[in-house]
Amino acid sequence: MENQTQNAFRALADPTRRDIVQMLALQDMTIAQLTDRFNMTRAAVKKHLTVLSDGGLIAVEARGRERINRLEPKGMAPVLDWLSYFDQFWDERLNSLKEAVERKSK
Amino acid sequence: MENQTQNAFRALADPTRRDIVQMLALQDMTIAQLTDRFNMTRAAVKKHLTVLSDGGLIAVEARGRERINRLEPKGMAPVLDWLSYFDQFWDERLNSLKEAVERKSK
DNA sequence: TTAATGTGAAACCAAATGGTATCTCTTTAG
DNA sequence: CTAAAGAGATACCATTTGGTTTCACATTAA
Repeated sequence: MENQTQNAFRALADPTRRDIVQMLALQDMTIAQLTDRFNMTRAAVKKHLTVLSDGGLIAVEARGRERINRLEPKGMAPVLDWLSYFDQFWDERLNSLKEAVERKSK
Repeated sequence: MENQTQNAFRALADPTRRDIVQMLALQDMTIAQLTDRFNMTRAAVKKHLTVLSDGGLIAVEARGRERINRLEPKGMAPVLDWLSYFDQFWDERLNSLKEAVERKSK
């Protein structure tokens, strides 16, 4: 999807999508399971998942008729990269943070 | 503007606004100075600055007929807070980062 | 095999978003 | 004083966004 920084920031701009990210941080979930936790239709949740996927923040694994959505930690890297570029005064600490993300995602 | 986390994430979701943040990280600027660097009208830049202000990421200081826009580092705190809540595995490093922000903004 | 379950996709809608042009107001320069 | 410079505000516009309803398709259960 080309511009990962933009897609990642855009994915995080919506509160529902940030909630989804937090839920998926606790456990992998199907669309139906996520929909149970929101006051909106499955189609709406699906759209949010597509945006999150474009942002590289989640990955989908097919299991029979189910699709397991799981968090993709390395998708956060462009966001952290941008934060680090934007300002030098917290940079060593942010570099450590980026290393942690890289370790986790391999 | 109530929900700082949402306002900050929303402010960062637009590429022009992220560019503005980067420019203001280098030096304080007026709207006219910022407008010189973009291919859009002053009114459009002004709208972006309003969104950034709502997100707590910039502050405006009146100087005569000019308005000096400057970066407000502590506005990034809700973003970093959210990132740290969302996932534990990089948490000590993120906490260090948050402390750095707090030091810088006082 | 048939029915139920899980998902995807398309058409549609209201509201938000990012931009413009235009007018006004305040402050500074001549 | 008058004109120019810097900025704010409003009305307007096209596109995007976040949601819905509806239909189709694949997989599993009875």
